[in-house]
Amino acid sequence: MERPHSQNPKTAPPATHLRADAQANHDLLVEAARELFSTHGIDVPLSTIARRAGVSAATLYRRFPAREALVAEVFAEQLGECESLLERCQADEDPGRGLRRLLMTITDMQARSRGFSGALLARYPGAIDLDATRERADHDLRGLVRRAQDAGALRPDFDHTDVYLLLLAVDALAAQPPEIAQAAARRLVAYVLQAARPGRAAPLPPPAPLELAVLHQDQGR
Amino acid sequence: MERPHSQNPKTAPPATHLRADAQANHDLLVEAARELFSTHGIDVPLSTIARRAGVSAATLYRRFPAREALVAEVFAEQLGECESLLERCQADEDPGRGLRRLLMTITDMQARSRGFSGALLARYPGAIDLDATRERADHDLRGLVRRAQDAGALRPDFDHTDVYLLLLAVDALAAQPPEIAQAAARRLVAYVLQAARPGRAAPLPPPAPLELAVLHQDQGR
DNA sequence: CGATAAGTGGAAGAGGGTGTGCGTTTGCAG
DNA sequence: CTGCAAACGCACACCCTCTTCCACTTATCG
Repeated sequence: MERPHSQNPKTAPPATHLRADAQANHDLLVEAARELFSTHGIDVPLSTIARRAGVSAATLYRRFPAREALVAEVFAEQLGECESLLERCQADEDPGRGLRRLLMTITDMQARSRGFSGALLARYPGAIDLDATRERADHDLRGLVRRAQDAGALRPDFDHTDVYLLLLAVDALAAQPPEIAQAAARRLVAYVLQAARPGRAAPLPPPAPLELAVLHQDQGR
Repeated sequence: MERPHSQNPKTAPPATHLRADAQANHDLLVEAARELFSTHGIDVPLSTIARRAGVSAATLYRRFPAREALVAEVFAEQLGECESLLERCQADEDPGRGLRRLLMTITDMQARSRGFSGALLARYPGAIDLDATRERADHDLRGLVRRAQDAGALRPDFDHTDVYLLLLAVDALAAQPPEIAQAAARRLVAYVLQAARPGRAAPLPPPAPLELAVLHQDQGR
């Protein structure tokens, strides 16, 4: 299928020629993991995934030494979509519309697939191919926010970390059944977006220090 | 201390006269649980709580047959505060201010104590003494929302389930370190409250079907 | 077709959390 | 002060998840 995606550079050279049956099992595993991550979250027991795929746990471990690797492969596509989405939104001639689209689309992805938030917020650090992509995303996001503000489409005290705040919040909603999660996410995002428009609104409390690095450690004080 | 609080009616009659040492251990356990629930969430291993309290796990199980019982006792006070808070806010002559106060105060409690959300959202059903209190709270909340709308302090399409939506969202923020969690909660609530004021705002997407019953089952599709 | 290396599943063990039976200690009342 | 029921902790059994070992199977290439 779409195997030759963003191959990890240091494991790519060996030109991993899997045997046909191994490749099939690999695909079954990814497929099973995709379903289970979406419905039950990113923490489903690996044995459950193996059973669903119809292979033994050992096979899963042989193919994916760490859970992280499986997560990365499962969400590689969607994570890629996110990147290109950001790129497109960031390049939108109407930055206000770009930001709205970005938020609505990403939160919708979160609500659709329960595990996606985990991968996105990088509770499993290897999922996104590390800091490079994140730094760039953060940079683009800041730029988009500033441009929206300059264009008068966004209140001046909107902070780029408010986006992370929203992603975190929507993550909680994703635990609900899909229809509820989506409705809830749409509603919450709509509230925030409406309040984020410039106008004679009262000042906001200071932004939460939700910088990039903060999100990457697992929940846990 | 404040032992004779909301004693469960069906265990009260025996006039549980605990031996002095047993009572002391009981208090140590509640104290330890309170701290650990606040910092590490409601799911900390019971053995950790026992160790922190300086007693054996068996003693914990003897005193609190189910985790739920411990949660109930630990958060009884704060849950009681919530009830009286709702009562006060609901009786506020300015319903808009009442609703604002209600939301700001409860979400602040969520952000301060990580486990509180769990007890409040009743992931552990016995925590709140069952449906009676909840039904009443739901009823009062609906009334408060309607009155705020009638008073012109709240947009007509605000739905009482939006409150649950917000509680759910803030729950996720509570996993962050306390200062961040509080700042984030304040910020999110401020956004929603500002957007919730009546005005020439665009219509919202339909409310999420987050009825009472929905919140009570644990997260898990 | 047959040799060989890649691939597989079952079984077993390590680790952590929950829950319990039992012999011992201890508060307290007579 | 003494006896006993209450309370305690140890130690263990159970379950679940992760992880690895090893003997067996099978795809593939010559």
